[in-house]
Amino acid sequence: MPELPEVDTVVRTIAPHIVGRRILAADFNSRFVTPGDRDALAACLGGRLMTGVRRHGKFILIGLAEPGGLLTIHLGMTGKLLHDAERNAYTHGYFALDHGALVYEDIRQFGRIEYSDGQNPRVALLGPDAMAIGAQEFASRLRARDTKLKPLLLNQAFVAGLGNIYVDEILFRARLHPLTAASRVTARRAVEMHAIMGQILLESIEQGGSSISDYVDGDGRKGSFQDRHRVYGRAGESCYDCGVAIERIVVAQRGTHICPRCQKKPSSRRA
DNA sequence: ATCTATTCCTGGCTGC
DNA sequence: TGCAGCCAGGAATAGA
Repeated sequence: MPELPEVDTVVRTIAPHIVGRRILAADFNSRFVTPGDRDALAACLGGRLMTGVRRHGKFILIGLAEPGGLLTIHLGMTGKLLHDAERNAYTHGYFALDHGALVYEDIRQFGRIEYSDGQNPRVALLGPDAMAIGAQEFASRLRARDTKLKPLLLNQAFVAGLGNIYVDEILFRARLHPLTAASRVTARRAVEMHAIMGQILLESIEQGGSSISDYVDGDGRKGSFQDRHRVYGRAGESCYDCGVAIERIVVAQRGTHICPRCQKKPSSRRA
């Protein structure tokens, strides 16, 4: 599942192959594009220059020129953005460039390709990027919310970029249970959580992300951070810190991995 | 404001 | 071995 480190890796690996290149022609599977007219979109993209590529949260933003515009790509669960890949049964977007091609593949088809003249409206709704938010801002925003840590950290309007894997890993290393009320986290612990979040994301970026199901970067290469997961996908295995079996519970309809000893369930508040 | 359930989709797994 | 049935899960959506 592409989350912030995986999307960051994709952006870095495709950038040298697309920035400064021109789109000669494009074609899409209509269910992937917004606005929904794939032929109109393809026609409007033809001939345009790609001036840059960056990331906000899990969204990939490709700047266009002549005329200006923005191509926004979200990889969903199984999306891949590759340069110079052959078409296959899962190819849903294809950009022929003046040198090579940019290819979008997606098995489960939860991804999206969007075009806007100005800012993308979905991106406008995102919170600060998880790699850019400051400690104090993170702590104050967190403590102001009346919800549990797991759904809050997954909420892209709160902080953009975290998904199920990294939320579980952050909460484990912060020794916080996913059902802990955000408002009951002390300022000091919230600042600690912010530092842990940055460390984990950076470490994963350095490892090329986590390849759990079929994630690969723009070169088609897998990441290796999955080998460093301490709780995600380790249900039944021993906690590296205390030896107790990692548990899988469900929080906010999400599979959630915890060490029941290292992450104590918050005591229910009594009147 | 927050929570829950539902929808999208398909490879991979379980169980018979 | 084969096949039906279930599941994961990012994000939007509706309804409570």
